[in-house]
Amino acid sequence: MKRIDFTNTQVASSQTARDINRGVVLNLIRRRQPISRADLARVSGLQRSTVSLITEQLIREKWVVHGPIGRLPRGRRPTFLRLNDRRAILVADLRPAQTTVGVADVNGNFLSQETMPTTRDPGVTAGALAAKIRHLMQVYSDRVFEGIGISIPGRFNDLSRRIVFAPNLGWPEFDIKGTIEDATGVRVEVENAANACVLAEVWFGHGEKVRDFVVVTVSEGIGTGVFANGQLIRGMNGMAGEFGHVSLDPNGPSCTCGGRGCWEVYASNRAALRYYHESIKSSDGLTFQDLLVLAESGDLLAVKALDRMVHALGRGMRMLVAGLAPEEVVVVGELTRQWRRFGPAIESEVAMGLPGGHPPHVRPAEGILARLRGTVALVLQKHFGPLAGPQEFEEKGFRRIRSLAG
Amino acid sequence: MKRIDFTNTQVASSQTARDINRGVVLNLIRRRQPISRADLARVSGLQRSTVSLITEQLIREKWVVHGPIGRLPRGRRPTFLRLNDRRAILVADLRPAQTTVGVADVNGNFLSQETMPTTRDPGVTAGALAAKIRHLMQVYSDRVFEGIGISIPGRFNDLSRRIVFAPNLGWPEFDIKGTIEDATGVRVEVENAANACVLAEVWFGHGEKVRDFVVVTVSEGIGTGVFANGQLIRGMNGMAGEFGHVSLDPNGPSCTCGGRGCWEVYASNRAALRYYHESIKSSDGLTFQDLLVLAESGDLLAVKALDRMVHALGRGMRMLVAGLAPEEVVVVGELTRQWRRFGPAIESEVAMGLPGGHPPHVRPAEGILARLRGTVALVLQKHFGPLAGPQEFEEKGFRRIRSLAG
DNA sequence: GCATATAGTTCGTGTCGCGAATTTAATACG
DNA sequence: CGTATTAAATTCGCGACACGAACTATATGC
Repeated sequence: MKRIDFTNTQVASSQTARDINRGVVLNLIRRRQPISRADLARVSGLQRSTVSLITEQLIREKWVVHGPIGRLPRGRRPTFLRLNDRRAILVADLRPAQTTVGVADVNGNFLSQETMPTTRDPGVTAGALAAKIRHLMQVYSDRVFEGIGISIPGRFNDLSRRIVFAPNLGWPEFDIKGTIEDATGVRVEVENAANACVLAEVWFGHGEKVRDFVVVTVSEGIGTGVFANGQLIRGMNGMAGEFGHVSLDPNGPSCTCGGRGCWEVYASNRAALRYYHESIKSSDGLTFQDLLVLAESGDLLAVKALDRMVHALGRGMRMLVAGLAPEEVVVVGELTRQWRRFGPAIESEVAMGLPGGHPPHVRPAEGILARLRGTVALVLQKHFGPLAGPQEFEEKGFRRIRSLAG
Repeated sequence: MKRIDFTNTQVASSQTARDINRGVVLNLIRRRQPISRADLARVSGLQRSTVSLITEQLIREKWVVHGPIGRLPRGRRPTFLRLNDRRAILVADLRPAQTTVGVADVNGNFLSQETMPTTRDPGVTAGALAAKIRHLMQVYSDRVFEGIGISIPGRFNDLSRRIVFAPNLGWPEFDIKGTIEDATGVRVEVENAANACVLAEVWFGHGEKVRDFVVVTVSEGIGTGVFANGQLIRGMNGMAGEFGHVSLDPNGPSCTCGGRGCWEVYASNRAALRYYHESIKSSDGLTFQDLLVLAESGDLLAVKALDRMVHALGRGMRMLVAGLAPEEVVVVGELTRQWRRFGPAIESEVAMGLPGGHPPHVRPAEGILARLRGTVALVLQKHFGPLAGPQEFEEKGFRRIRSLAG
């Protein structure tokens, strides 16, 4: 692309400080809106003058708008600032059975959300998805669309621009990015579903306080997303996170990935159904939801099948916890609906025989929006800049943001 | 410590750009010394004027000194710059059997290196180590010591300042940092051996081109160090990297960590010796070195024992590779001495049934200096700043360093 | 009406990187 | 031997930026 041969080091220019501070202020507004310039200065540690200039720039760029006027016991009233929610993001969550399409604003609030079937043919599915997206762009033509975010149960190779590994979807390599971009004229970002959940947690969840956590998505398969040192770990070609296909038993049942005895063979929704089928003859057409209901209503075989699944889930998580020492393990999936039943079992299984240190907190992701919100964050990332998360303490030339709390 | 309640966000000040660029220039000098200011400007993309000011500052700070004058076919001759190697670092590598103590300059070249026995008593060992260090400071009193770096086969908790998890060392919790600091008056940095090897690779190895790799140290146990997104992953309380204690078989032999069937039970030097002992009765007092020699000389049982170990090593690496998608796996340990025998076997085992993508390159660490050099990097990190490694391409306000290669 | 308090803006100062001009120091050629 | 050429290194003026003090705007309460 560029003519000169770039190597890897980067240098800072005069504008670097502004870029950094613009990102800080924009994300503070996003997190704490509505918020006044004075509060932004207090909370960021920047001068009020600097905050004024930056917010002026953000308003010019139409990322931020003036909100209501505040009230104080004394003094001039603050004008609150908030994100401009006329800017919207189109999102899609591709799953083996169905695809969810939606429109969200920059705050991750959904204006619309609907589902369509996912077919075995990538072209057909992509065509239907593009049509749906074009329709949504018509309906919400008063909004400005920043991009389209798509989460997939597989891997997207940035270089070849193709879905390259999606065993549970059963698709061959396919250029979903190009297909949707050509059909809609809007930029598309594609990311693995577990990674999208990581972004959702960081952008709309507990904030940037936790520097190390992992997400485990449990559905047809097992997906993992790793957030370490305040960054999403993507690995070579974005392939990091396939802990679901680590073999726990080289002689175990074969997996959709071609291997044997993978973690997801023992701990996915499919695994629980398999356990149940093995224990009872007539159970065809049963879904995981049904199994949950059966367990709830006291079916001992269903409970036993789910217990086996949960046990395997915990065993695999112990691998992640031993190796990555996360502060939290966030679980995404249908089984979180009965967290009271599964949560403690998973947590104790994870803590068992853990080498040194404290076990992490295991908790369910909030709501079923995890995947969709992640794709919103995926698009916002390109405009807001990646959230670096908290940095080391010793670094020179940086100051910490002071808390408003007295 | 501080009075105000800091949150996590950081803002950039006027000096931030200088801090960043100072780090870039200092590391370029370190990597490419001797190098002229003109070349620094070319290679960094910074203006010559800027480079002059920064190098002037670095010379004032005594990190950099003038080297020889260069020769060119035409024009004014460049004055080369290089690191000031009067600044030295004291290093120690603590291992279950013996401790290595040394003195290195800022380039990672060793001026001195000697060994002493490690005892079961932390206090005794630390006392002997401190005495040795004080002696070395006497011998090299013409140098300025920047710090002491210590690598350990365990974990150092930054908060409690103690070694908290060192099953193969057999030590209880112990404050080695405070003990050595009090005895020498020099600042001590402690890090896990595998993590130290990661730092050694980044600082003195292949450079900052590889953003994702893992180090696997194979000796009494198995240690892992993870470098992802251009950063060393330390996890909560620096506990990340204990993949060696992931259980491959819940019913396997018990491990020094208290668990069962851990990876290191099957793939460490000790494991190979155990395999050999199981196959032959009279083999007491045999070391791993002996086993290597036996295999070399054609002892089939020794070969078989090592093959089992290598097979297990590869199986565990597949877990790391599937989960983290590194570009490289770097192996540290005695077995690298016969890499021709083991290398291909490990590499093919790792590549077997890997979910999607290309298998990583598996290679031995260069020399036995890996651990010691890592501790040098550990100390330098505090002065040079952590090497961030290559960043994303799209970031605004940054330019790439241009390569000199025409 | 005036003191007080708070929000937000303006302006002067210092730091920094940029880029052009200048100085320094070497070689080549007539 | 003098002059053109080439390249390293420095100097200097400029613009961007954060800082912080001063100032303006706007509210409350005595």
